[in-house]
Amino acid sequence: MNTVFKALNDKTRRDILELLKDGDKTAGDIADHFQFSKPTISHHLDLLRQAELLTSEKKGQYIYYSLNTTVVDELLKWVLQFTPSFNQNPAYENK
Amino acid sequence: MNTVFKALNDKTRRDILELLKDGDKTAGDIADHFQFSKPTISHHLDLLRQAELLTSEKKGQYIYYSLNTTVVDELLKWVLQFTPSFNQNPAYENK
DNA sequence: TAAGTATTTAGATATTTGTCTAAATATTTA
DNA sequence: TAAATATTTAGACAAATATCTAAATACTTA
Repeated sequence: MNTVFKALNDKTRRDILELLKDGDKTAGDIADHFQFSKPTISHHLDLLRQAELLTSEKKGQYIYYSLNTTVVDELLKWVLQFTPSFNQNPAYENK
Repeated sequence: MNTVFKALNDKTRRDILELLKDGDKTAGDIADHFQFSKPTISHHLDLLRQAELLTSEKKGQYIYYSLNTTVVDELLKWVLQFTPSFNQNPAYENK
């Protein structure tokens, strides 16, 4: 969870995740949406990948980035523990 | 959302939130669960309060801290936008 | 009112972070 | 194979962060 929260603690990185909801994009396509240099965006992509919020795949000259929703599910569970309904619903029984 | 993610980007602060699931606690009670100095914990509590993840109430000599689940709901919505089911379910219709 | 307890504020410092430019790597195309 | 394109790596630097100790504030109790 540490790397996940670290990755999410930046507006640009959160915006990148939202961009990728619409479908996979290359590093360059992603960079074009922001005013930062390409190395800066590359660094953000790296942190998102470290947190496994993204996956990347090289196709020829390009690298395509995609959302990885597996970690999102873990995050969702983490957040749900704080919702009032969580402890009332036996489906979420906590050890 | 910025202050929320900032507040969550620290293990100690996330642990404080989990502590408070069991019920309200004073600043001192909270501090006793950690190895850090009281000023350090006080600072963490401040950041959590800035993010409105906690509320505080003074009672005599003590200050009681409580979870504030309102902001948790906003966070939950933010996370849900990335779950596959989100866009399929008309209940979560997005502007 | 003086001493004790609870908590925060202030100020210092080492570490982490976000950004940049320049250079390196890998692929495609002329 | 040389030039162009896509992306990352390396290294530098300013700003933000987490921590500490010392001091201040506020309340309670002897």
